[in-house]
Amino acid sequence: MPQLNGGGGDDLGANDELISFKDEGEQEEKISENSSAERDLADVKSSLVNESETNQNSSSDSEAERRPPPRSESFRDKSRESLEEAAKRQDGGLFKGPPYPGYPFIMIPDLTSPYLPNGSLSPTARTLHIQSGSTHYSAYKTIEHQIAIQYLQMKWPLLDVQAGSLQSRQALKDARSPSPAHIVSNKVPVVQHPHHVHPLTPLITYSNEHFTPGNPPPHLPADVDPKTGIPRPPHPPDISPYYPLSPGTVGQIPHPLGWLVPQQGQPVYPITTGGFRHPYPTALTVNASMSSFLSSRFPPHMVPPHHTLHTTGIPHPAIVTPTVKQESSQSDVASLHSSKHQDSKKEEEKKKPHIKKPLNAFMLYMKEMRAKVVAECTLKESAAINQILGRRWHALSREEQAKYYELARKERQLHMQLYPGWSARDNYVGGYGKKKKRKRDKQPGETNGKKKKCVRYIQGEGSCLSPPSSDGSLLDSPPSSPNMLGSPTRDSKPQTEQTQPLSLTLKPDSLAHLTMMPPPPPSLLLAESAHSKPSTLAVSAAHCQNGALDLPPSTLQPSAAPSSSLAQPSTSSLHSQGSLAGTQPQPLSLVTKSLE
DNA sequence: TTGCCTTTGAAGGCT
DNA sequence: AGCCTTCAAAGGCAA
Repeated sequence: MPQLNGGGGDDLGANDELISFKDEGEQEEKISENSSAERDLADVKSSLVNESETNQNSSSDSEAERRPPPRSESFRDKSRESLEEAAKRQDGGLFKGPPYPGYPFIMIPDLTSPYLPNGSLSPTARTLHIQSGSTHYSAYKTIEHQIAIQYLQMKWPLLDVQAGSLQSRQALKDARSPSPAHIVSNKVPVVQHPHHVHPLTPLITYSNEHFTPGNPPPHLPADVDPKTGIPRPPHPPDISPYYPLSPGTVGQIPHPLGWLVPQQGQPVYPITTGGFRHPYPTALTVNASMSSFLSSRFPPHMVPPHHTLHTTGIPHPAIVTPTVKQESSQSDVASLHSSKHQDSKKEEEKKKPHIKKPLNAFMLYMKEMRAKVVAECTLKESAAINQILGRRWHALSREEQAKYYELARKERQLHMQLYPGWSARDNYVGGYGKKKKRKRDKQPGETNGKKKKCVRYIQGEGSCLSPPSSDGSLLDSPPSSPNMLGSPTRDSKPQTEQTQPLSLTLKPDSLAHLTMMPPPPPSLLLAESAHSKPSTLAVSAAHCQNGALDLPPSTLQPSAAPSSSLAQPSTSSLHSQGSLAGTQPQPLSLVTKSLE
């Protein structure tokens, strides 16, 4: 079982994830007994290592374009040698210590210069390159490391990790005296994004709009820095690899999560290039990004007066300033109350900033893939897009999903580290920061009586016929049996649950039909679903992006080739489904679920 | 202006 | 333990 924490025992992953990883662990146990199984696992790991490369095949062209081509092995060896040499010279024990001796994130610091005020790199020059086969990559082929690489790649698809590796080390060396030299030298870029969020930064959960200048949370244990005597937050060994930045780089470094990136229409946050003095320098020593992360997430009321030196003003996504976002919807109601009540309410709200939940694996996936789907499908309705993404999610291979699960797990870990006392319950309606009161009285599988109107992409409308091999399509990563398919969650779930997204689109009568006869092709099911209720989401989703290929794999029937005009898969699609069905016949899970 | 739609996963509460 | 509910993101749309 891959333990990112090096067996720290603080695996904060969900149970299902634990189960999943347990499964992997079990696999490993079996591996010891079975050499072939070992090879399989090795393949899996290898696939993770070469994730970016393989993704080029499974991803859309747009994404493939962002990703650099595979590097030659000789180059890897060469870089590795140089890297190790450099590490010996400059590490100075700074990065020593497993389990992430050569963690790629070390290279992040150097990438921050573009964000500096004086780093007036032209937009064209801001082209990041991530070398999937970085030297560290080769040197440390652990699952965790690979995931981290993927993490980086997802955040900075254009980031040149390799090129920045040594520079970053040098930057770390000169941390206390951040000179424009190393700043300018680095070629890291800021990828502007139309939506203020990098399309390939799944962890950019948080937007700058809720910028809340502040300082590290008081709840963090006051670990005192022996040198400065300044209290500092603990250095979570689990997250440190992600923010191994030196104090000097603090404030200059874009947060790995991406919310630090300057965005359109928004000024770059004031970053002091000349010696950023952070209230918690030691914490920053561990991780500049982390420090920025911490220092920017907390509202003024949580910030000690003398800790206002932080000028980075980097907001964390997870924190939403109540007055900005959460309070607007209730302003009217609040006006009805007495001013006293208002004041008390405001004060209370100020005291409890809205901390958003960390994104789960699917949400991370959605953030990353949404833009792509929108581009492919000319769809903007989130509901329809989410359906598509849901299908694609199910179509993702185990490795691909594992990547997101791991990211989500780290998100939760980081979130927990930052907000030890936070509970998801805090965001529930009735507590603070309620944006809206949800009225979800609908029964599972049926609407709440309200017409679904958010679908605009219907048959003959829009164009979602993108190449069949885009991410997660069946063609690329055919989800096979539940064992292979794999999200950790689904490993522990009944097979029928995988069809839930589709099942929910079917009315009871439609399901009744299913129980009476062999299930029709997915496209037909969708068609029936579309006829049985006003919503056209199902149809639209089926049409978008490869039509039937977007259907959950479990709905594919070995003998039922999609033939409906509503969804006409390409030749390759048919072939893909046929091969899939032939090799991985799926039970009538849909019928099973409906019977249940 | 507000909440719903839609997806999956996480988490807390309840039985 | 299992079930239920809510929230997380996203943007269009109805009320």
